[in-house]
Amino acid sequence: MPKKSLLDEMIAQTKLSKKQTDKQQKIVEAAVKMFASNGYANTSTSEIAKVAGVSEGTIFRHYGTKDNLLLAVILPFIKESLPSMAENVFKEVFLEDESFESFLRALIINRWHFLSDNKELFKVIVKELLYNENLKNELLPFFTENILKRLNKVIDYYKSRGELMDLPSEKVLKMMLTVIFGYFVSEFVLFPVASDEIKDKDFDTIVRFIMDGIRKETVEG
Amino acid sequence: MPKKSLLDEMIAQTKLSKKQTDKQQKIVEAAVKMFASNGYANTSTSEIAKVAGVSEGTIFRHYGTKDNLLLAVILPFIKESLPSMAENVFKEVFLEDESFESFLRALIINRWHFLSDNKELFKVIVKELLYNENLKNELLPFFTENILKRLNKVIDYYKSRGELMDLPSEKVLKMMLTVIFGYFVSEFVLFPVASDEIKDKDFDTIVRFIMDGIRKETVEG
Amino acid sequence: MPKKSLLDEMIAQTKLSKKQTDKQQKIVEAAVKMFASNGYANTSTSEIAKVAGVSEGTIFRHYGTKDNLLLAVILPFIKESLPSMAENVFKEVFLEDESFESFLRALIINRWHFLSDNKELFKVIVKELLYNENLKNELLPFFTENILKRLNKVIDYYKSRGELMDLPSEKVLKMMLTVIFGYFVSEFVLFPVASDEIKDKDFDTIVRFIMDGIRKETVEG
Amino acid sequence: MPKKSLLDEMIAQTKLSKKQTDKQQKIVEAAVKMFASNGYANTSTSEIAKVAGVSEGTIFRHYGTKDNLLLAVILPFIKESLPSMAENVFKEVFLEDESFESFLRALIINRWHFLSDNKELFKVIVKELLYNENLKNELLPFFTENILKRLNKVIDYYKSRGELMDLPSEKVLKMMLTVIFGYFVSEFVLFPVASDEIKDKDFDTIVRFIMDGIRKETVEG
DNA sequence: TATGAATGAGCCTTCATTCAT
DNA sequence: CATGAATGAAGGCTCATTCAT
Repeated sequence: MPKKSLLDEMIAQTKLSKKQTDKQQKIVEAAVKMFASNGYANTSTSEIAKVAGVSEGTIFRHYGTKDNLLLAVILPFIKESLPSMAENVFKEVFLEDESFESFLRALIINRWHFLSDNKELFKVIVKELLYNENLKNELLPFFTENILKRLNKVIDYYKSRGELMDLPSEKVLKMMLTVIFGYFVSEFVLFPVASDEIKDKDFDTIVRFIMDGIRKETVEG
Repeated sequence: MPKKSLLDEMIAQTKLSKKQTDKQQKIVEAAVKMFASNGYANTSTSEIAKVAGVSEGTIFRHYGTKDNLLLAVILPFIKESLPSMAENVFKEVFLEDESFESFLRALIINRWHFLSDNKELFKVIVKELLYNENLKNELLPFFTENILKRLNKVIDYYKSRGELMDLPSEKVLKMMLTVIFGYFVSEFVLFPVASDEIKDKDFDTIVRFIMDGIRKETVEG
Repeated sequence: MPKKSLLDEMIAQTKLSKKQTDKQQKIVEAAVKMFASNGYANTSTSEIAKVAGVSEGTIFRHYGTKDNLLLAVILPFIKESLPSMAENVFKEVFLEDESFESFLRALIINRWHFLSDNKELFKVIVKELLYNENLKNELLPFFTENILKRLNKVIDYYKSRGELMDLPSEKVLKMMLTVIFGYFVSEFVLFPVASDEIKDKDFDTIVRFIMDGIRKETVEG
Repeated sequence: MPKKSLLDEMIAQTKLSKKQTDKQQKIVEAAVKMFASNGYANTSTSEIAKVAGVSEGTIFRHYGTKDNLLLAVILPFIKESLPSMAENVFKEVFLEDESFESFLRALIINRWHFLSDNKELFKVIVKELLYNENLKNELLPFFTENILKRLNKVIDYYKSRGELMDLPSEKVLKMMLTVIFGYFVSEFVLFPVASDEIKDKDFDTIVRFIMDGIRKETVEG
């Protein structure tokens, strides 16, 4: 897909926080919005240029390829934010002396806010993850490396504390993530609502569901 | 999108099992495969024609529009199978004297087999559901009407029998479906595997997860 | 354009009044209407077939070519009707003992009725005469041969009787025909009106205009 | 038909004589020629591109639509030239102290030269006026507003001076225009000749015909 | 004879990309 | 750096025409 050199340069640039031009910022902003609402394939570079208030040439001067622009939109979000993010999240959220349930609730709320601040980007990533095999193959290992491993450890930890059931950690994790990710997709991609009200109840419901399922607790006599 | 007349005719044709030409079948087959693997937007009618061993004109003679071809691929699956399917599924799966857990397991296994027989189609639908707002708006009400309502009743029933916890049925349902649908998407769309081995263990895991969550059952003294 | 053989056969058929099939009649009817309102180039054979209630194949079985169908629509009207028509018209209209003015009025009224009965066909011919160089080159000589020559003689006759001014007959004729033809085109092609009321007044106006122009007759003292 | 914005821009561009690119000029030139000789419907954009020595994409970058290209060819001619033209023509041609006959002769000669300079364009307009209902409906009101009204006043004026006969002015005008327009169509569209020799005789003939018709002036004794 | 499925060339149009300015 | 005119490959679609039944 992308010419490695340009892409690397792009990433390097983001890494070093080299100042993105005003124009570059506008381009990326426009691209995010339009990719999110119409999908990558249905968004033309000329439209992006128009919305960004920039000439089409400028887009290609900076990103070389439409494909590259997509990566420029997604990768910094993933490759940059994800690792350091993971770090921070676990600092904020994983407190050894708390229960797994607390951890779970904190994690969900934390990520919910993060995605709520990055709705559009999340849409783009979800859509293209399904649509674009290349992207999938590029992103998933990254995700596994940075997130899954860490979460696995957490689960192991709580299992060792006897809070979680005895299934293999990956299975526990998979179930858990299916619910959380499914919830986010439904919330931000499939059935987004304008309002920004925080839905405490939903968080409780999810946490409770993950922890205890839907069976009525039988009152033991 | 589609000219109603042609589309209706297409559906009518499917309904009555009027003989689809040999060529029509090949076209739809090719389309399903290619839409599934590359996505609708990245599949050209000329490629479909080539793969189907048919002239491009033939595609348009039968379906009028590429859009229509997509619908011709998806809608019969949805609009035709779904209602009668729902009927049958519930007959096979919902036995009043069984527990909810049994019902749930039966449902999951039943649908797993169905999707396993229609992997490609399922891929297409999931991908386009995210990518194509029109399609989403056309399919979702249908799904709600035929499936959700019915499931809601089932849940109400088991709630009245005291097997399920006291959350509003829609919330119970939403959680449940998130897991099941998430599992299917992961299984057939995101991380498909060639092998067709039935995964009993997974079914058990899911059922158990939905019913009881991941918390270690504390042994009550 | 047309394969001579088929075309000749068509004409021969018309000539001999060999029975046109029911279907053929419907095809030609539909074609005339649609060529008239949308033009030849904007009318597809499939539309004609649909309107005629006939399969597309049938059109080509009979006419071989869309081009041929156009000719089948126009030529019989021209090549058949025109000569015999001319004959009759002049019999009806040209009475040696009448004035040129009477002849002129009779001619205009006669042709007006004829075209009024064949509006659609006239539209087709006028439109395609401009649009289709081949057709023009085929039809004009025919017209010259059958109509112009005869009219020229009539004008010569009346000139010899001192009723018409001394310009070369062709010029007189050209002026005269420009008005008449222009009137018919405006009446039937450019600004057709639904109503079929005969417009006596217009006929008078035209005749008067052709004969005497628009200058106020100065009363000679 | 056209996206208003692009079209307006095109017209604005013409209005301000903003520099049409070299390529644009070539495109329009080629289009005029080919539309004139083959008609709009029989001219493909790829042929135009070839003749203009331009890529097909360039045509659509500038005109967006084949339809628009037609309008870009015709409308500036009509909407721009016509009003200011009308103004100038009447200044040059209508001198109050001259006779109607002088006015008529001057008008015909003036317009003849104009059309002689714009033969191809005139062909295109006449052909498409018959073929394209939309265009007709767009152009005619314009013509009425700018030309007919003015001519009507002129005729009223000369009628009041007793030079013209007492028919309603519109009828006088209609007759007159039928002859003039018919003459131009015959001259430039139906039977164009290569030579550019000015045909004084014809002008005289027409003027004389319009003024006095074809009847031999009877010498009153 | 009539049908209508099939064809494939050609049409208009879009769009990512290049490059001279 | 930015521009925007130019490109041309590719796309969806139309349509006259053919041919097996």
